[in-house]
Amino acid sequence: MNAPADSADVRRRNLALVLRYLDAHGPCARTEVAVGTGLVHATVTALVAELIDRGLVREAGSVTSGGRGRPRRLLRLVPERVVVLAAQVSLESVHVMAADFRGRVLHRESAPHHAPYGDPRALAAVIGCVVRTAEAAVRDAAPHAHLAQLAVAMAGPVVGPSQLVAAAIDFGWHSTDLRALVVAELPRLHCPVDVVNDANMAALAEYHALAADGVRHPDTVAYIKADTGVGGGLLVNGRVHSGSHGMAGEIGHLPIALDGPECRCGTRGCLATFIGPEPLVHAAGLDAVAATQGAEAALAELDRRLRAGDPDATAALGAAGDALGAAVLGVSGVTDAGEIILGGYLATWASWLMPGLEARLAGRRALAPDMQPVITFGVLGGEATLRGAFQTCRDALLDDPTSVPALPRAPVAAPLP
Amino acid sequence: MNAPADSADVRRRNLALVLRYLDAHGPCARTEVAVGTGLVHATVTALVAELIDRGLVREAGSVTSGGRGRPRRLLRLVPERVVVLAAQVSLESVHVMAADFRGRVLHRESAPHHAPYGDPRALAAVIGCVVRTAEAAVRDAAPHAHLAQLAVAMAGPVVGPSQLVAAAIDFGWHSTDLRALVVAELPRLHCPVDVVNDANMAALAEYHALAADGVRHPDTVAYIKADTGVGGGLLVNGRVHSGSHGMAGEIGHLPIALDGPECRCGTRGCLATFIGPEPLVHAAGLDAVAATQGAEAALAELDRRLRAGDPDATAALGAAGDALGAAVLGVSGVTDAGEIILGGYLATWASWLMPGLEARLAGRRALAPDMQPVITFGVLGGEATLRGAFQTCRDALLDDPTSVPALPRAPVAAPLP
DNA sequence: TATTATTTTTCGAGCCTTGAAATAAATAAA
DNA sequence: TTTATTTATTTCAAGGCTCGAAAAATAATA
Repeated sequence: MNAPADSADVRRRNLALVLRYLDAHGPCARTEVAVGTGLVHATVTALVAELIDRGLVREAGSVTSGGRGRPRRLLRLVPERVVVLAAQVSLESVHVMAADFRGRVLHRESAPHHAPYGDPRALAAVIGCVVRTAEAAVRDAAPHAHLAQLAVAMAGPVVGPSQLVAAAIDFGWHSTDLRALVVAELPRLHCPVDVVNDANMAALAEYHALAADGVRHPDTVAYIKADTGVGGGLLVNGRVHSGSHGMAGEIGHLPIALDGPECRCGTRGCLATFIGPEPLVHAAGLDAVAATQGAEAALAELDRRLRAGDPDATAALGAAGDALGAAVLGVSGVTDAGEIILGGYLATWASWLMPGLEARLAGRRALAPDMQPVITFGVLGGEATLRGAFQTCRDALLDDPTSVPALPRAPVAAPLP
Repeated sequence: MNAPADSADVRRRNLALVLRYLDAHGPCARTEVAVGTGLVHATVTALVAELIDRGLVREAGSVTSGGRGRPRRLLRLVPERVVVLAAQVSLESVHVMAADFRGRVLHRESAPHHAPYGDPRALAAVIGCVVRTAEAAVRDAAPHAHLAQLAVAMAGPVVGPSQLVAAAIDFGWHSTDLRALVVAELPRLHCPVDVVNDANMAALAEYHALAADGVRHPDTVAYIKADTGVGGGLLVNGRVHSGSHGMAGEIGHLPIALDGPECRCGTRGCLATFIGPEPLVHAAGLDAVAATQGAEAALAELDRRLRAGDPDATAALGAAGDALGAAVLGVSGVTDAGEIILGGYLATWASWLMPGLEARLAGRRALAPDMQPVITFGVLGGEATLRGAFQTCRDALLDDPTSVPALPRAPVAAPLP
């Protein structure tokens, strides 16, 4: 916001404009790009030439269009020119995915980690190891691709430009510079590394997945998910809004009942105490299962009972739907999100949640039908976070195509003496 | 986001950069501007020359700085070059304020209106009339000033770029193009007209007022106010975030109690049912006063009783503080606002509200002290909305100084033949 | 009076977009 | 077969912008 602008910025922006157009509208000719972007033919020629230089675009045949005239020379994106690495850190393991510009997965790599509680250095070493393996595989499979970025998605608030992980409770960290640790582990990786929040990435991924399915998103979209915990994200114009402490969308602790149950967070009546996994398991009468076989098994059993029509399980989800409805009202009231995407088991169990949710919203809908958010459901499941990390790298590239270097020119034959 | 960029954009942005620097750092020389902005001396010379052409900046004397060398020629903003009109529409009257670029008030004008319920045209006529009078006064007082913008603050959600007033319940409007109506009333007003939301403007004003007092704001700030109703606003990087339907920050209907009292909005347990004027008056046992003397008198009586130490009134505010605490947790959880500004009687009665509010936040603060929002209090009272409307005009000008035309050049004497 | 230090302006170079004109490559008409 | 027409793309000069270096302006000091 406070740096001078110069002609390089203009160029960057217009290159991005052309690249985005080609990405969104598939192969097309320069004329179409000119009309679609509002740039002049001459400029499009120059911009396309630069994108071709950088290997991001290629000419792909001519097509004669409707009768006579010079045929159009189609321009095609070259997705394989760029590879990005998306990593996800969970409590037990590290997953890495390598994908090209279009999201085609080139390689997956994962490893369990046994990093001790409170030791980010150990975890960074594991991340480094998995990334190195994945990178080697990519180098083999696509030796000419440009490795653009590594994004590491992490469960915990990531603060501002420094990307410090403020407080990863489950990992026992506090104000950790995970990015620096990972960079130190990967001295030979010559690309930017970014640490991002996992729930925010899931939000971003579902947003784009729905857009690919033809959903037109409003400018403000919220995402709420529940699986091992309750979290979310907030998107403004398709970009993550992470807030002052990187905690935007952390709505698990939205208070919806002044005198509700106590919560680990230090207050009471939080959304998580109504729709989190433990409360749901408890309300469905499955505490014993959880105690003997673990939380995951209890959720699986809850799923079975729901599908079998068990009344306790159904009632538990009904009450959760009501609470979720209050959260939807809260989120949409504060942020005016025009759409709220539900993910995790909120999507899986939509049929059991929606009656309660709709009942809570019904009164408001009747008064202001146009103002209420549309409820949609995530489609990516457990893949969401990794896909989101990929997407954030892709956005960075679409914003600044000049980050991709020019291809080595074929050497011109020297004139004979 | 999707228009081509060209060198005019570069110029606009760098002009804005210089103008902002001069605005923030007071009179200073070109060299200082160059260092402060990161622009090169030559460019600063050119940019300043243009700002002088447009009458926004003037040279104001030389100052010899520390010994020898050519003295610095100080540059000063010319606040009186630009005048903006800020209007506020309430249920009973229309207020207009004319102010120069620095916020010095040149004129105030107001008139009661008796526009019938559901008749925006009648109200637009009154607005037009008041604005015309104010404009005439300004033309008299400052004939050379450039009239940059008229901003009309309105109680109701203002949607997107079309600025339609979606639903002004108290006025009985629905999807009204107030801007078009006002423009039609003012055919001789040759400046942009904008319709904006009143609570958002109050938020913007308090934000800038606190910044002027030296408060450093985090990137996300929320504003909650209560007077005749409960409303608010959301600011991201000092700009209003108005959301998908222009309703962002409409937190009066944030649900904080699943089984709370029914609310006009069609659901139950909304924040407004705890901290709105009617509930407070009721809780303090002042229903009779409200019934006989009206709501305003009841609030005045409540104020008296609070200051007299009346236990019922104190208890009512204590409970409201608790509810407000839940709202603060909700807002900061969803948006991760690093600061929450309280306005209206929430600021006036801060001493009675804070104990309950702090108690509600206490548990959370203990666990994550760095993550909790700072609570501040608005200082502008009833002036907030008008000041905010002024501020939004000022921001528009600081973003694009080229909107101010060049001063007429003093005619150069023609060379004799 | 000559020198030095500091600020400001001037000037040419290098990018960038633009609009007009030229070129390329096909079909339709003669 | 040759010529005109149509459409797509490139070339080229012009104008705007910032930048770096050199020149000019201006006051204090030797």
